[in-house]
Amino acid sequence: MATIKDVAKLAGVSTSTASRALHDSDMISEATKERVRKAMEELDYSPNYSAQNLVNRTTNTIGIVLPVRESKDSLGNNPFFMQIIQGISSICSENGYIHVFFLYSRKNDSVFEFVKNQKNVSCVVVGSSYEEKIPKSVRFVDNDNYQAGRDAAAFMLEKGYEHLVFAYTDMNELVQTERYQGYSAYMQSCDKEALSLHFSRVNEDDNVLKLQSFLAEHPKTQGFVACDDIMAIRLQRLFKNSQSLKKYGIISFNNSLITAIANPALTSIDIFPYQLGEKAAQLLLDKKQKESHQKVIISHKIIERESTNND
Amino acid sequence: MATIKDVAKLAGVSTSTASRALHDSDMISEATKERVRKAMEELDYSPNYSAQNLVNRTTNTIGIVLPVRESKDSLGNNPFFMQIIQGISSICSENGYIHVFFLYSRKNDSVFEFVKNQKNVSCVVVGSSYEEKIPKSVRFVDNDNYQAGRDAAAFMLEKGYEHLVFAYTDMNELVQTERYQGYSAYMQSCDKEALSLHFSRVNEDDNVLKLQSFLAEHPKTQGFVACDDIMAIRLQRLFKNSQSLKKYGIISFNNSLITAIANPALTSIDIFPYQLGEKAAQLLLDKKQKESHQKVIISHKIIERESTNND
DNA sequence: TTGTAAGCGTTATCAG
DNA sequence: CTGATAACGCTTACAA
Repeated sequence: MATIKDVAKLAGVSTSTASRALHDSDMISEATKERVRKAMEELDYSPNYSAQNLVNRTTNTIGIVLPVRESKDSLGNNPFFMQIIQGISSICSENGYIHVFFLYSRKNDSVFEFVKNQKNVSCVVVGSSYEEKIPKSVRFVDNDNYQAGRDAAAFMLEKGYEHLVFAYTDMNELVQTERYQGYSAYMQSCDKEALSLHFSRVNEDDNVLKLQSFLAEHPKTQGFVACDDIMAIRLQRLFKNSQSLKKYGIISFNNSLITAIANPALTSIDIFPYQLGEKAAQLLLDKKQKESHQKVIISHKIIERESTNND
Repeated sequence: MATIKDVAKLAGVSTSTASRALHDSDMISEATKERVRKAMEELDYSPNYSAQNLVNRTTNTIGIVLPVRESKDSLGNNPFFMQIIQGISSICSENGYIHVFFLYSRKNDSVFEFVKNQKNVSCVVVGSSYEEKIPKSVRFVDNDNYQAGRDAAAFMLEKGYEHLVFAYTDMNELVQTERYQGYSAYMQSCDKEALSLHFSRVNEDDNVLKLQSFLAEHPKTQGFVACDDIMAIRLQRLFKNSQSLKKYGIISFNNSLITAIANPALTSIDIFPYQLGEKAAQLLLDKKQKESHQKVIISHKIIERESTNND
């Protein structure tokens, strides 16, 4: 409630001096600084950010746009986003930034339109996007999902799982598509068939049937590349429920906590979402390079666990 | 970049008229409104929030403080927080609020100190807190974790699991303590022993040993009340790894996606984090009741699944 | 229905 | 080293 004028008055100085003291400017003496600080203390002063931002022509604010999915839960159940937010947050607070996010709640398209309208907003997209008309100023931080897909396939083949299937839930999600394409390309480069199998996110009974009929048709199947860790857990459950005797290898993406405590523990490709967030925030704060239409790739890493012990 | 003055000039009106048009005030004619709107369009005008907030003496901003845990991952792996954020976000965007959060990164105590210092910041705490010196103005949104603990115990007993154990990881977390206390109170009210067993979040080998020696000592054990869903999944894994022949009942809290796809699917108490978030945001936006030190309780609900099929 | 002008809290320029 | 003073972009009495 107290303004810098009140502080100045109490300290017996001008507002400009008070302001300088606030910012620990070395244009003023330590003595007056101290006097001003005491006044601030006494008045329980805290600066008005709106006023500061107005005069400094900044916002000290960055936006995070999160995708909307069918179900309320899907975002929450994907640790990826929370970890990104943490990464962003850590960098922001290091730089005295407060940060804002809009949970994006309608159709996906209008995000960029919104961003374009806010001309003085710079934008970093975490993950890739189907969107075509992306403003030049937009930068990306992403994993190389295609390469990760290749790596997954290569790893499985090397482990001796010759006959693989890519298990996915939704090819409208670019991540899944890219991983599939990488997997597929690698398989083909080895003269192997790049099989894939779609599962429902909701109808488990249906999934059991799908799996059973697929395995009946493809009895040689040895291993699965799951589009993400939730899919992998689903697969494990399906195997149990369809009382399959055979032991299938599974590799998944994301390496969230559940892959470690799954049974058997899942081999998974860590994509370091926390680092994605950190990098995104750094780009956002780095005003200089606003113009360059660049793309930063965060590397991934295979974390090997029990689910690919081929014995 | 264009200001309201530019708009006014282009539209051939005064800034106040332009401002009124911006807010669709009915003090001015539809004709001039239209003219102003066209000018805005043409100039790609967007209002400066800092200036608006300064003059309106608002911030259009709410703060979210997230707890810090030992590991970077723990927040991300708890769907609870993301769902809360989504709930908050939905209400905020309905009310034209932008929202800000600080990921709180140091010791827990100074959160309230910070909030107190920002005198014009109103505060809602989601979940409870050990903190004693909480400002009067702070309101809470929480579950009744104690009652949920009671309900869990009651449910298990009713299902025929007579000998129960509460499995937890950290009694420094108030949620776990409260759930334990509810469980414990109910057990005692039934003249049963309220056993509990601590597990490590990291050392799985240690956990296997702990479980085995506990079960050796308490061979009658039939069921587990897990402090949360991650704990429950851990338990399932431990059972597998210790090759126990007996089938134990498990009930967990949180009802996140993984409880549904666990094997066997876990009976779990849903605590509706999304609603917690919504309610928190509503309280925050409701300036009127700032003074009342109130506490809103979001109810919980047992979602029954396979893990408590006692046959 | 519209315009004028004061002021929101802060910083920066410039003069002392 | 310090103090006036003019912005920053916007809203809102008050006046017309």
